[in-house]
Amino acid sequence: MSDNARPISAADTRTLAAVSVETGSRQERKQRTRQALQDAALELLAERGFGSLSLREVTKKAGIVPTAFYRHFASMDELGVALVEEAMRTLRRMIREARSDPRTSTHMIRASVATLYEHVRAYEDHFRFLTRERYGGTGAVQRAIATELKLFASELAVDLARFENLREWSTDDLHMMAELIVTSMMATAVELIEARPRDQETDERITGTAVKRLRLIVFGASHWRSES
Amino acid sequence: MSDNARPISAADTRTLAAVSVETGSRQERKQRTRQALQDAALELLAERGFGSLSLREVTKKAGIVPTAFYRHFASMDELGVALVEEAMRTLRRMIREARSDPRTSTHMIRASVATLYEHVRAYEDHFRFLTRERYGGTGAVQRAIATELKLFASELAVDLARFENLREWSTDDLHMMAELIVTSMMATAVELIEARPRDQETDERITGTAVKRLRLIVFGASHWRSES
DNA sequence: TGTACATCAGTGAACGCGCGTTCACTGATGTAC
DNA sequence: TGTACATCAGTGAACGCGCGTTCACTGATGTAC
Repeated sequence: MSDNARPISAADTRTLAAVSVETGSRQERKQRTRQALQDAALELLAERGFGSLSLREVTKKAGIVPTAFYRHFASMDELGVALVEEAMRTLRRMIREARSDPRTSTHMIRASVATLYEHVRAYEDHFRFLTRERYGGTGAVQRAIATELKLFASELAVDLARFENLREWSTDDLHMMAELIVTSMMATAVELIEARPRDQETDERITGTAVKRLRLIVFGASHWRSES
Repeated sequence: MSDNARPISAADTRTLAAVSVETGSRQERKQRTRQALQDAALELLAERGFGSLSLREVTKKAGIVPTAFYRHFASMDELGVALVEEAMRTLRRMIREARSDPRTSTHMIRASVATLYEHVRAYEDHFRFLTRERYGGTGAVQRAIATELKLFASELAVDLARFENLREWSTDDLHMMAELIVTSMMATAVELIEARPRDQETDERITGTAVKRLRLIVFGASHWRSES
């Protein structure tokens, strides 16, 4: 090799890390195992709820011995909290992207559904976790998800207030509408995750319905006069 | 006693049954134990998902020995199916009641929300089970609930087709709208179950929002022209 | 650069516990005569 | 009505298993000099 004498650099180490799992600093390796535990749990969650997952099952899937679990989390509950945070990061990234370019409502709806679609397909495990534990979960996990979705709805209500057609709506009514939109979007996420068969046609039918549903809410609302 | 000589009749037996649990025919007792198992499971489901319930836990709460469970169900899964059927009966009874008196849409919405409210409060365990397992459950239970809700949406679509304002809507669009209404109603049920604090004011806020939400969908829709 | 020591992610044996399920049983209820 | 037998909901002992958690350990990585 021509670069035989070149000293080993940090760049080489990073390249090696992509090939073998046995590289990196102790800190990096620990982080990798921690992520492996979270990934294992998310995979197992495709079948059952978080509440019926066992510590031994998760460590087995992650490829470590049960007792090593405690080097990363004090309990399964703590792992649950880490999963909520991880999935929430995905959700927030999606929301930021959807909010980033303000357009006319027609294009905004299409663009929002497209963004949702891409994120659900790219992070299916995260969305399945969120929709599953939103109603089926235990205390802390369930509440964390509900809080985050409420926050999202509040941000959305602010966006809605900017629309010409919704100028006269009260804050409460905008909130109600925003929550309806969020609920619809979550329902669309569930439909995409449960989609059978898994083909383009089914996906298009689901996203098509999602767009119509949102149009019904947003356009319908702009023509409707509340009794207040 | 004056009626000392009166022979023991079936009516006496029924009266006694209301006082002591140790009465009734063998068949009646068996049925009562079976119901006790279902009730015990429903109570435990207030805290956690059905998937994390144990057979021993349920029998303990029901007041029988674990092995007696098999006199009533072949497995916990079979108990789950029985719970779906029981909760579904409550849901169908509610739907029948809500559909029974057709009026103008304003009154219909108010009446429907009132019916939902009363049923949720009267059968909280059933609705918690349905909303919890709708997304969080395992295969059979989850699918049974989804099927039933789809059926409800189809019936609702037929009702919607009768409205003057929705005459021109396509079958698909009416279906979409009906599913949106069902999703909204289920969301309202969850809000009622999770309502804190538990007072009249909170309940009125929730049902008030539910009414507005449905009006937004139904009235909004009637003024909206689809692109189709 | 080389050596001596500290750190700590992962190991493996062991524990007591609740689990689902089997089995032979008990004794009250139901049925046939 | 009384007797003899059948049925079967509920019992209690026992099983092997996977569970969460403890503990002393190993050996590679990191640090100080």
